[in-house]
Amino acid sequence: MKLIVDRSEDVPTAPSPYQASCSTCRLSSLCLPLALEDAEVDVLDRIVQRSKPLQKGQHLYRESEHFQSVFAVRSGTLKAYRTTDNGREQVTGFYFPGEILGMDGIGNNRHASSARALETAAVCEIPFTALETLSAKMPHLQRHFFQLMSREIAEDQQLITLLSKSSADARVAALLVSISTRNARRKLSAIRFRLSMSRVDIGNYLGLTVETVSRVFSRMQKLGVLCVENKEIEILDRDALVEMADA
Amino acid sequence: MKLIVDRSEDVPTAPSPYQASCSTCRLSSLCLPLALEDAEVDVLDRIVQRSKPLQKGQHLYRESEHFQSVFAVRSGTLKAYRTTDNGREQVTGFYFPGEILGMDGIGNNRHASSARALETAAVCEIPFTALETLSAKMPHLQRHFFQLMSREIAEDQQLITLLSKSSADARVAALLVSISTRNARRKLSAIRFRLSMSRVDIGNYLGLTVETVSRVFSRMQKLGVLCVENKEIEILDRDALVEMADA
DNA sequence: TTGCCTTATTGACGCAGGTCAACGCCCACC
DNA sequence: GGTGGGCGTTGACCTGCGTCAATAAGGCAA
Repeated sequence: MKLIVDRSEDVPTAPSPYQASCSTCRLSSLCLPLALEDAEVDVLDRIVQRSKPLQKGQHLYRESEHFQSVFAVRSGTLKAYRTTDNGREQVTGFYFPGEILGMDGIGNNRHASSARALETAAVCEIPFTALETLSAKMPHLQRHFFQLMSREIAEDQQLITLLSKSSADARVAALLVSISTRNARRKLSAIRFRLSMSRVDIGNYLGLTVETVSRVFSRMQKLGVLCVENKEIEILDRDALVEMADA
Repeated sequence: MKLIVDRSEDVPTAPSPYQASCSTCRLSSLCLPLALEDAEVDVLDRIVQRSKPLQKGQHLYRESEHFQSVFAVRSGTLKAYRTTDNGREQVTGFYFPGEILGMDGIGNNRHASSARALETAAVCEIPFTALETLSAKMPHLQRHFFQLMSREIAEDQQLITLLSKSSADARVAALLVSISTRNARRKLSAIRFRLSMSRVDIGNYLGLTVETVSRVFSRMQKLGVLCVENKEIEILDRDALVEMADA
């Protein structure tokens, strides 16, 4: 008889070692708890599940899988993507700590996209039915979640505009500005950062080929706007970059 | 003393002559009331405001205006669009009867896009705070509204994919298939319809120039896939069209 | 009806970005 | 510390769509 068993999968709702609670999370001011009272955060906290980190390349969920939860990024980066009927892939978004993903699955109870980790990443899982129940009781939470979804719509519309109207330079510039701004929100450097995604992913997201992305980087470096060293980016002239983003 | 006054603006919540109620609306099976009990529909009905139709070209709301309501299309077609920093316009969607627009304004309490009528159109106005209050009380409504927003996200992602990966032919084909499908939902002909939007709007929406749209139409006609006569479209080979949409 | 103005079609041409190919670099894994 | 494979860069060439321009076809007012 086996006396010592691996119980790591047995108690999913028990407090996990990965993180204590929303109330102590340094991302709480960006994430779902934003705009909630302390007491409300504690209630929310009870439905949030924290599990072991994802390894680079590992999937969080896959397109057309049954939808159960939305997820908040705790650390690392994820990309969301969908596969077209003819087998090509379209990256629909990159998700950084404090951001919520998976909301596209609510509509039809199955995920409309897949999500995979671009590097080791930790997420909080928020079971959607529990979130709904809670939302009905906590107006702040309901409102905030409506707002999060609305912002996702507005951001997608911005990407639509970018893809529809902008040059390769403008697209890359816009992505860099976006990452820079989101870094600033998380109190990280807005001018110096490491791109967690490959050139292929960038190109795919922006509707460009790898070659074009690479050429744009080189061009911007030559112009003194950027310093590119592999995945390390330094923005030398943010104003110029913003300028380029809507050219 | 003025004895006879114009009271047309005085009683906005009173039953208007434009339409009796959600319960008698033939679009109720596509629109917000979907998935609600009869009693619930009556409650929803009380917050919905029906006003006089919009004339062609008239705005329903404008970008960056204070957000107060979402809208359901009762008749006619509207387009939503945003203006980029450099002054160009991007059409982000066309809205047909039974569809909801304005959800992109929830996130920041101001409209993220403008909406204008492409032809005479009637809409139902749904004040958002009232909808929120009601949602907290009616789980079906809350869920349905979450689903509507989620679907808008998923549809935007599809458009992103289209713009990012597809040829001019595929884009136009995809739009026609979409309109055809949405017509079928409303029990209208899926193969013969009138385009309410101009070629300019189509091009703008699809990230193409008018000339390209026109050429694609001509080409499809030559191939026997479509019959185009001005704004009248007849789909002769729907399978071929679907095929083209993901090429 | 006529005339004007907006919208659509068609053709000729140019260019941004895709495609193909070669090569260099980084890092993981023996 | 060598080596193989993925990732990134660069160059040469090609093409689909944009641009510009001219013309046609509706639609609406008078």
